[in-house]
Amino acid sequence: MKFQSPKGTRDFYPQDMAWRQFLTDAWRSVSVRHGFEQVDGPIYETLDLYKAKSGEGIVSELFHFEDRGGREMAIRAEFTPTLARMVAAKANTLSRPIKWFAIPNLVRAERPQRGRLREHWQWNVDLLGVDSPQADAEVIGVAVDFLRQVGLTPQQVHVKISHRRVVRAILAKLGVPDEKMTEAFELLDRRDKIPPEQFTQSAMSLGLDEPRVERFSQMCRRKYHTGDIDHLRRSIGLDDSFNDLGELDAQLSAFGLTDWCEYDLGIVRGLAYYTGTVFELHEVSGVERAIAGGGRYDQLIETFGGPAMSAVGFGMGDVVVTNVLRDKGLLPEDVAPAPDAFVIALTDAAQAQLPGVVAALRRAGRHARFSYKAGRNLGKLLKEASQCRARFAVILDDKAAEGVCELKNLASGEQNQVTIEGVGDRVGNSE
RNA sequence: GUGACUGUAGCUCAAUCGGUUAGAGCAUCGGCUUGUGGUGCCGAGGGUUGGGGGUUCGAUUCCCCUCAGUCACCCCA
Repeated sequence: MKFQSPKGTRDFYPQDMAWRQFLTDAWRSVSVRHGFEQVDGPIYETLDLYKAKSGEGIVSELFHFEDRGGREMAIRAEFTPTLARMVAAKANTLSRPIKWFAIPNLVRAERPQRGRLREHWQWNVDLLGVDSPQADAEVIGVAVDFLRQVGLTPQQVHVKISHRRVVRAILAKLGVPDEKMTEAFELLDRRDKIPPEQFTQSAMSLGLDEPRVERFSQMCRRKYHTGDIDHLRRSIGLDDSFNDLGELDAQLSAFGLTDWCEYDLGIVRGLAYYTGTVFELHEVSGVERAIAGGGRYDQLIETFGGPAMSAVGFGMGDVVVTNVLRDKGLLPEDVAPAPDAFVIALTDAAQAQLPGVVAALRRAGRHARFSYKAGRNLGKLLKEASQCRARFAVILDDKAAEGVCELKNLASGEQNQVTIEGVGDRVGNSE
């Protein structure tokens, strides 16, 4: 093959495109009914914008280039910097709260692997300007509503919730000094990727003695039900100073989300900018990577030159969620638009009339198709009609000259003689 | 960017130890039964075996490079 699609990218042939459209439509409709408005930005930004959020290290992960004026630019690998820039620029005129969603395509210059390609489409949902944990719960509720809409259940997918400041407090109480805190979070994140001995050794180097290493290990592996915050409080010896976790718990209950959610203090999220709640959506067997991830980032808008503004949001990529739905047998087939009518001509005279009939159907807003084959074999033409999933076959024969045709319902097999004039209505009404 | 494994028709796979013209099913396209449905019969197209180089009388098969895929690392959109 002379040319192929670039590494880690996908071509969307009609079937693939129909699925992508179906998925993004689901994201859009869920967002809209939760009161979010769609936004978008440029597909590339100045490289500095990404450095501002993530530091120099991000550069090697980005596709970047110099424009003709010598400016360093990068194609977007995430949407949050663009969002933060947009909010900061108009912070004074935007009414609060700001509830935005976006469905950008993003690229990263990484080696592809399962659930992680170089280009993907990502649903971003962000709620800015609300300090209360009600916002955290509402945003989680958006993600859960999507899961429900595509047919997933609380038995299949969990929302794992943690809290940066709570975990930090626990670690401090265990005796991790401030300067080792980042290291401790990294260890927490890597706990399942490294052998137990190495975990223990690393934990001890944080200044923990053996019983405390054990408590650390237990803390990051144990799960707690949502809707019962006192249990978590007692279990980890948390005092009352973290009321917002209690408030979050109350809101998760109030929104009816506790079946889907659990506390998992092992959830870290790599991004340093999260300030409070962090969460990830995982398929329970753990064979796929996280379906979505997000959290609270109350300082980011300031970082981008805006006013102090609290914010909470998440991102969900198309690749993992599609994998999960395929694993579960929940990928719907035939999501491409099906024709309302397939028009068939059985005589030369009828064939001359066919374009007019098709055109009239289309003017009436119907999805109408016909055969490009020369044959007059009705069986074959009906086969073609059913193969393209048409709901009706409109059969024109020698009675067509009198304005009459046969209308066949391809699902039921029922067939009636109707006027050609009335076909558009008949085909439109019977959904 | 590092490492491991893999690459034969649109898809799923054959081809003995390195041996003649690389095969099959499905899919696609065409024809047949002269007006009622996906699974009937007949036929056709489709491949520089991912690409390039090497070893050999001879390479789908062995070696090297490269491209792509898969998985892991790094990192986590």
